[in-house]
Amino acid sequence: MSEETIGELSSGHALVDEIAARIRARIMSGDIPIGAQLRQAELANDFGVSRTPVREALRQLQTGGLIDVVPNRGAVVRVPAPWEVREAYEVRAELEALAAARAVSRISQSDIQRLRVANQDMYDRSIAAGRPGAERATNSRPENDVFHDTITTVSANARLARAIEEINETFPRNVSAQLLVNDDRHREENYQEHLRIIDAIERGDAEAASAQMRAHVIGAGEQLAHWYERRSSTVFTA
Amino acid sequence: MSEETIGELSSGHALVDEIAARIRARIMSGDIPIGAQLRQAELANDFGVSRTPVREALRQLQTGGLIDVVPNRGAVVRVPAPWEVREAYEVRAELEALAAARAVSRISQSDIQRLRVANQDMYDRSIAAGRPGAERATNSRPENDVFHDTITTVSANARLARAIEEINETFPRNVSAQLLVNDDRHREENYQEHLRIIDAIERGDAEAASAQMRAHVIGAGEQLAHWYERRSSTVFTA
DNA sequence: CTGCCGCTAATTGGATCCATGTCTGCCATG
DNA sequence: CATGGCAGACATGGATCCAATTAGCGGCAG
Repeated sequence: MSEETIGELSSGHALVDEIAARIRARIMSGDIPIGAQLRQAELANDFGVSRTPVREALRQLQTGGLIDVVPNRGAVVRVPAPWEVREAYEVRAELEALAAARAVSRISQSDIQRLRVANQDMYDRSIAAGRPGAERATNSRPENDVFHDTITTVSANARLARAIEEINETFPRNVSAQLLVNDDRHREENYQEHLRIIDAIERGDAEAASAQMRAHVIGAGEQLAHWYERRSSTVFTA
Repeated sequence: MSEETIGELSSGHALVDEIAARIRARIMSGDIPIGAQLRQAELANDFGVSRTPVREALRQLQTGGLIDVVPNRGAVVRVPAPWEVREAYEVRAELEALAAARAVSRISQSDIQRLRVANQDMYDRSIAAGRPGAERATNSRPENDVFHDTITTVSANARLARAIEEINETFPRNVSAQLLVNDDRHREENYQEHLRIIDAIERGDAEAASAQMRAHVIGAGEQLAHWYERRSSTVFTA
């Protein structure tokens, strides 16, 4: 949360998008925790810009649903209710199922290899991050994303990718990452389910691939919803 | 596009959202056509506010994908390419299929009645709007929306509703409305397909309801894509 | 006559200023 | 001693000001 001046920013695209991306990244990584207040002046100071672009960036995040903006009271990082998680993941399940089905007829052998590598990587890293002495345990999530992102990319539908992204961006990633690290059973299931999906895709079974994917995402959503349930019963604000 | 001062605006929620909604409405209704430039000063003048809230409103619409904002060159209403329409409607088809499936176990008898009435209403109005001497032919679309909105509402998943809405908001409504008015065959198909969906829902057949809905939305998307195809071959800018 | 160059006007984007609304803490009062 | 009201600080939201970039246009040279 310290000083973090923007080096080069006038690289063509709008400054606002840059700011929005940075704030989003902070929230996603857990650097700014859910429920935290976002003061415009502070953010502007951090980025070395005026409040104006920060305000517009916050608007963007608001429409994305990542933060709540109450008039004259400022913005807070949204704390999803467990039922919201389940709703969102039911939708995401359908979207990813479609992605998996579309991927079947478009995937290449090298893509399949990438999927297998990514899955193994994620598994190994999650275990490593759980061992005592791991410097920072938050960054195994990107490895997990590789799996889903690859399938989404292969499915070759930009609007589908965006719809999935919009849902994912509602929930900070570090939470899901922690689940993989801390919960042995969840990590194991995650790994095995990924394998089944890869197998189905490889053998060209669109029906199975989409069904497996749907079940997988629903399961992940259930885990995440559980986490938020447990969290809401604990009392803490920061 | 004339003067349109905002009456009461400090009704609690932010002015920016109000402005964004108004601009969106103008685009959706076709009042501001696709491809048109959106000058901040002009909009600010129309609404009787300064440029600041207009700018933030445009940001919101940008993240929604309704407009394109090029740095230092302003915003234009996005002109979807036909393939984008097909992509989007493939996604929407999946989402609405899910909505239909969920609706089956939750719908009430009165909801079903509402669906039938809405469908008949839309059919009649589309015909009426096509007759010579119809004052304004653009407003049969809301009647069509009632059908889909009802199913979405009954399906009782806020995130699903939002995902569908986000896709719909990418395409101005007056275009789809015109299709119903001008194309007899399309209007007839639309009516019949709605009927089949209602029947499937009423008899509790989730499988059929979702399949019918998927096919229906895909078909509508195809019609819309055709329209944009024909349009792009014609040369005009306004 | 055509193509290139520079200038000017217009428009966006960022910074600053000001008004409005909200929260905190103190103080008076029942 | 608790509660309600009041005042001040503080943060947001909108307006205004200023700089930067771009497009449009006219002149000039080849």
